[in-house]
Amino acid sequence: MKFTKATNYALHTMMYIALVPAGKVIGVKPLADMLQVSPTYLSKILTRLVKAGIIVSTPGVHGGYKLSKSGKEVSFLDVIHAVEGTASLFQCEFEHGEASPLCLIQQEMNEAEKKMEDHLQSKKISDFSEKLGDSMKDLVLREAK
Amino acid sequence: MKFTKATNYALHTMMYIALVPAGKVIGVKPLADMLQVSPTYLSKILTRLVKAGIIVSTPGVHGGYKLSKSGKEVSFLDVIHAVEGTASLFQCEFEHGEASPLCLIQQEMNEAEKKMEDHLQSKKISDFSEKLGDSMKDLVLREAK
DNA sequence: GCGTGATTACTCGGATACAAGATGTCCGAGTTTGAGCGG
DNA sequence: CCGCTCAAACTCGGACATCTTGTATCCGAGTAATCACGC
Repeated sequence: MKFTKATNYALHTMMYIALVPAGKVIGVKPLADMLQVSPTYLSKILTRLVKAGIIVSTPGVHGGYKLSKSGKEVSFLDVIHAVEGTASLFQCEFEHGEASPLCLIQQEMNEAEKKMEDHLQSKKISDFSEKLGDSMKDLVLREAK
Repeated sequence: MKFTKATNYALHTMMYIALVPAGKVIGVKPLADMLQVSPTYLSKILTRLVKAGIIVSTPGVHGGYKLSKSGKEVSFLDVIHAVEGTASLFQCEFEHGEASPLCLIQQEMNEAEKKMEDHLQSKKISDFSEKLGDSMKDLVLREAK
């Protein structure tokens, strides 16, 4: 796990997508406008979320993105893993082959990372999207089609 | 907090420095040899540990590094903070100025990061250096001066 | 034998080169909707 | 009024260009121990 700007874009975008009413979708452009971000780059990030099964995309003229059926209870960790992959934050590439096959430090870092992941796994996107201000919710409702 | 190769170098080096007997020091070259790492780069990392007060350096012909007096109970987190700084792993640079002054996502990421840091704070370097193999310990004892 | 200077073996810091990966842009392709146009 | 075609509005994917940052090297400076030399 690691954090880049893409992570930030993805999490914020997910907040908005979670507010899209059932049966409707929202396009990249309004999402990019709300976040003040390049639409082309954001679309690349959304593609990763699609492949992970978190959201679905409908092509065509009135196309856009919406939550997938199983995406209702998506956690922070799910989004992060979809965008950044599941590689370990810390990676020891030394050769301590003699006695200990795997690095003691690596083991400890993995445990620490797991503490963080457990916390992010317990936090759901939908819980937070509800806390958004009414102005944000109205904005999404206006743009959803 | 973040993890780079420098973190890895620092943690491994600290294991060895922790084994140096009282009154003696160990130079950059033997440390770099043991880790198969560039001595000049390693010295830059050690300089950061010196400034953080974790180790002390003695210049001159028989100079080198050793644990500082207060460095006996150094934790993993102390070393990481010294090397990488204390900046947050996740940094939201969006403007949600309207209603919420600080980002809800940022708050959650900070909490998650804190879980990890708490774990790393509780792990001490000295506890691990003792678990090293005897061959490693002998190596350090031979090189310490 | 003893002080004084030179040499050596180190750490320290800045400047700089190099590499990798994140960030962002461009363009072409596929897909669906809707409008226009001819029969 | 029907059906066909074409244009428009989207997502998708690959191939780039750019920019940031970690990684590594080089060189000069400072410092302390040791050695050499002359008195």
